[in-house]
Amino acid sequence: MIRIYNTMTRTKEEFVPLAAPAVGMYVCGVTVYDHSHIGHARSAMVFDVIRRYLTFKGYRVTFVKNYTDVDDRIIKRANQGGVSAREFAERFIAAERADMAALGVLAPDLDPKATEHVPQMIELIGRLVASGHAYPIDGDVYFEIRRFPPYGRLSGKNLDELLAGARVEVDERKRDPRDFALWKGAKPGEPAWDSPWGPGRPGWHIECSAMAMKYLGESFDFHGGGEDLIFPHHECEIAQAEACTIKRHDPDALRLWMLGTHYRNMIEWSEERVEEAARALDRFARLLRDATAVRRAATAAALPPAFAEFRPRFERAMDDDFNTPQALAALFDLVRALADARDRGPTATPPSAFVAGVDELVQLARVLGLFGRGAAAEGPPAEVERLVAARVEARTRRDFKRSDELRDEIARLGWLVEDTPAGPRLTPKGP
RNA sequence: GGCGGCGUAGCCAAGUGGUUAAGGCGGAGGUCUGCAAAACCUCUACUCCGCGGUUCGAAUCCGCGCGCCGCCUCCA
Repeated sequence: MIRIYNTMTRTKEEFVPLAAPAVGMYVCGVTVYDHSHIGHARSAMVFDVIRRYLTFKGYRVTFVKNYTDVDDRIIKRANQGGVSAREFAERFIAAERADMAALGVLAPDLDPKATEHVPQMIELIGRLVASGHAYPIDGDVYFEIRRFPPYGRLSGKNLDELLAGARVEVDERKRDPRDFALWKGAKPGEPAWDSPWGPGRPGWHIECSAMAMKYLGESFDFHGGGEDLIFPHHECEIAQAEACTIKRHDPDALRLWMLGTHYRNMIEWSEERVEEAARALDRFARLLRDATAVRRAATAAALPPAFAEFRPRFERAMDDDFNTPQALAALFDLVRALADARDRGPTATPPSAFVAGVDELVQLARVLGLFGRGAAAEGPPAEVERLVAARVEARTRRDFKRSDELRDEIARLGWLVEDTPAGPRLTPKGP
């Protein structure tokens, strides 16, 4: 049984899909007016892991994530750059897709754009106007929060509190300063669509609702993002933590770092934390690499008892509101057990059993989105191979001076050579 | 000011009423090794910000205090 924290009730509740095994997830996507930053990356990875885990548990997940491709900032920046809002948005949509792919985030099943769903939004706004929850004024349409008592419940605030300290821009036409625009009448030079209230464009909040309803029906299982899940966002020096920061790091290291903190907790950006994660990742990587030869020689047998306790631990952790730190702890313990088995040799643990254990590790790690690209191991260039062979020969002669020179030379070519009982081991050195 | 969250080892971080308080990084010692690296083994919080209280029993619940932080601005 999976238990998940529900923002509305502020408790963990049993997850009961509305139409099992189908599960609908809707995630509020980005407003594409700039590159992704580390905050987007975390949010995306968290949902990615939730999606992967639900799939692992046998659910058929439909994952929808929208693009908000019309908004004040997009229009403003597009105008500054002398391009159309559409062209401007498309550019950042492409960038966002590339960033997410680089992070190992699975692509959504559907990624609708706001601009392609204006008719649905108009229809939804029309319904809200008809039901008295919204009112048009001078080409704008506002949502009247007083007509919707639960407003604010999600964030745990009441209406008066919202008004108290806030400096809300006064717009005399609005019935209440806190009412927000569902439809914005067009100003000159802005993209516009025809509507019963005149030409204009959708305001915030409405697009998610419209697209979610279209693709997942009126009710669905998950709604993630800034609105329904109060995800903490690290304040991290965002200026420095944009796309370049993301690209500078190993995506698996970033993921390991992020999953080391529970998703509902705040996390502070730190270069050092990511480097620590990269070191931890090495333990996995080395084990996996050492296992490749064994895997070629033996096929997996049934999982031996020594490696069987980790999956239940992993699942127990993930079932409990996606407790990735606990799940990772189980994985690290599995790594240790496997490394120990490797060191003890094939007498203590038959190759087939070892391979079964490694497969188990890989399977579970992939549920967290780790090692998705299979570590992309490129072989060393012939020159390096030649030097390594020469070094082996020097060592058999016990010519350690020459041996160390060769090691330095190999290092200059970007490879780390280590001596193991089974012979030299080559590792490409990071940038 | 209002609302919400947090304070666990040197650092990061789980655990939220009851066996020896996960895991990672770092550190110490050991095994292995020509050296090194890696790996493995052992150790590294008798204690969970402070003070009271509830309880047979609390890091976990309640109150107060101290210290951080987020939100209340179209940043998802």
